[in-house]
Amino acid sequence: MELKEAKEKFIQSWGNLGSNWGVNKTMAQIHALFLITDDLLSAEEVMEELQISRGNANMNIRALIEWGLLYKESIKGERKEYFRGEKDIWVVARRVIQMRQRQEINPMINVLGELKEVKSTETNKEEAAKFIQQIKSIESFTLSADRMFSKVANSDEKWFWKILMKLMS
Amino acid sequence: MELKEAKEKFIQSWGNLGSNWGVNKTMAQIHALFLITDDLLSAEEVMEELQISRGNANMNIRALIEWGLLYKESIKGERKEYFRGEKDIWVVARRVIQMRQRQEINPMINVLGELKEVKSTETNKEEAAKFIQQIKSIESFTLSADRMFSKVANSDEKWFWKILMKLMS
DNA sequence: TAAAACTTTCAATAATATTTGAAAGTTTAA
DNA sequence: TTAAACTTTCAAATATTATTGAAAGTTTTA
Repeated sequence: MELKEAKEKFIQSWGNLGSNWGVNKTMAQIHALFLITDDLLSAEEVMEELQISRGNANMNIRALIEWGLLYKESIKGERKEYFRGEKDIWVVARRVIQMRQRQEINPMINVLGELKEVKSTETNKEEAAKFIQQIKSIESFTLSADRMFSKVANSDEKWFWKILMKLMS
Repeated sequence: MELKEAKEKFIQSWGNLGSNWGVNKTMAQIHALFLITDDLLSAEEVMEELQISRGNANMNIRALIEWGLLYKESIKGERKEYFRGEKDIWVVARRVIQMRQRQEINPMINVLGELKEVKSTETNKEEAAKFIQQIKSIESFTLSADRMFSKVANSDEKWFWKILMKLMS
C-alpha cells in the first residue's frame, strides 16, 4: 500500500470508529488527520485535505480543542490560526474518557440517584422495592465503572502497564 | 416520583445513553424495559409498552438476543414467544464489551495491521517511517485495551471488585 | 390440507444528524 | 478609519439512520 493510500485509509477507519462511539465522523477524521500529521495545519488545509466546508471544519476543530485533542498555535508573522494535534495516544484516550464521563456517565449517575427516591404506594410496595433494588445495583456498577475511568484518566502510561500486568497475572 | 414515572424516566435515560454509544435508541429502551421487568414479555407487550411498531420491536428484540441480553422463553400451552431480560448488570456489561470488541476493536486492529505494511519510496522514506511509528503506537495501545476488555469480559463480579481495590490503592 | 396464529421482511416514510455556504463578525495592518 | 484577512454563525439543504406497516413467510392446530 502506498503511503497516501494508507493515510487515507487510516482517516476513514478512524472516522468510522468515531461514529460508532458517539463522535461525529468528520470530527474523528480531522482528529485522525492530525494524529498522522507532524506539522501544524490551518483550517484551510483541513478543508482541502478532507474536502469539507469551511463551517464544518471550523465547528469540528473547535470541538476537538474543547476535547483537548487539538491545540491552537501561531506561526510568527502569520495571521492565520494553526493547529497541532495531540499525538500521544494515551493522552488522547484519557481525554476521551474524561469527556464521556462528563457527558454520559455523570448525567446517568444523577438520574439513578433520583430514581432511587421513588415513592411506593400501598398497592405497589413490592414492585417498587424490586425496582429500587435493581436501580441500586445499576448505580453501584456505574459508580464503580466511573471510579475506574477516573483512575485511568488521571494516571500515566507506566501506571497503566503496571495494572495491565497485574490484571493478566 | 411515582413508580410509573420513574420507570418511564429510566427507559428514556437508558435509551439516550444507548444512542450516544452506538446502540440504537429503541434497542436500548427495550433493554431498559426488560431490566426493570421481572416477568416475561411478548413482542406484543413490548410494542404496547413503548408505543413502537411490530417491525421495530421484532428487529430490536432479535438484536438483543444476538447480544445475549434477552432470552427466548416459552409459556406452556402458549404459542406466542416470550422473552426474559438478562438482569445482572455485570453480565450485561460483559456482553456489551464482547460485542463492541467484535464490531469495533477487532476490525480496527486488522486495519492497523495492514497499515503497518505501507511501502515507502525514495522520496517519502522519513514520512513513511513516522507514519508507521505512529500506527504502531496506536496499535500497541489498542491491543492493550483489547486484552484488558477481554479480561473484564471473561471475569466475574468478585474479580472485578478485587481489581478495583487494587487499582484504587 | 386449510386456516389461524404468530413472526419476519423490507420498501416507503419519517426522524435525526450532519454539512454547506453565504453573511455577519472580528482582528489586524496601513 | 478603512479595508483586507481571517473566523464564526446558523438557516437551509443534504445525508444518514431509524421506524412503520402491510405483505410475505412460517409454524401449529384442527
